[in-house]
Amino acid sequence: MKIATWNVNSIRARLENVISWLKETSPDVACLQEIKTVDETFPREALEDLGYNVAVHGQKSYNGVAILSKSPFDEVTPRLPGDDSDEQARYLQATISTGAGAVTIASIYAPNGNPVSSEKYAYKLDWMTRLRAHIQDLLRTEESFVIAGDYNVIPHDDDVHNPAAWAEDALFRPETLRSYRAILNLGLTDAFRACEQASHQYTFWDYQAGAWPKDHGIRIDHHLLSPQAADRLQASGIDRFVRGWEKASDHVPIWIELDV
DNA sequence: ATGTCGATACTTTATCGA
Repeated sequence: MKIATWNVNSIRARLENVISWLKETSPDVACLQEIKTVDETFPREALEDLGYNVAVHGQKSYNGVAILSKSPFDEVTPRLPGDDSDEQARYLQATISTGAGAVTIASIYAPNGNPVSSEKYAYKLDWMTRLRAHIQDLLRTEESFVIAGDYNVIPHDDDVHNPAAWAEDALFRPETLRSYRAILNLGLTDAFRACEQASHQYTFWDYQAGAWPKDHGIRIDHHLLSPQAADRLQASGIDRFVRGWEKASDHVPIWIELDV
């Protein structure tokens, strides 16, 4: 089962690219982030026509997440638990049956958090604490799950072209990395890093300052796997080629292959 | 040295978020 995740930076602006990518790479499941539209205006039919079931948790203008799956959903649950007053659409969870049992997959869009001096950074850290608590609950099931999406976290120095340039950024602050490690330390596996040792493998290049042609990127889109899912991990890769397309998102898809 | 893109609205340009 191939499970991909891609921050598309507006599904309506990116629909032609998304369709081309789905046709070319044919993931079984695609987690999408920053769809930037409400459920009613999500281009559901165009994706159903490609053979996908569609689950959407949208929001006007900002955020919004979705999951596409060739297999039907057994269960779909929006919203990250822990704060009923949180209106931002950043979490969507679905369970899908496979030959090896059920697998739960979440599409997440963690807060960016910049600038660090603002309330946005406090929200980012709080959201990550809520994610950790929710994952702790999921671990009690002792089943396969995959938390895939834009974590807005640069895990290590070798996941960024110039670490010094990002030292003050919310994506690379020590408090951010500490919070991310606290999630990993529950016993999760960074799937890409478990499969690929090469450094400087990026999933995001800023639109500005020629970041893409100069390969000044960062690795911020990740699949974190439960122990049961990690046991079934076969491969992981980054679909870097879509960054060179016309009307590209600033992120590219990253995928894993699970033996289920 | 410079440099982007997408959504929105009292819209055709400014503002916000990333």
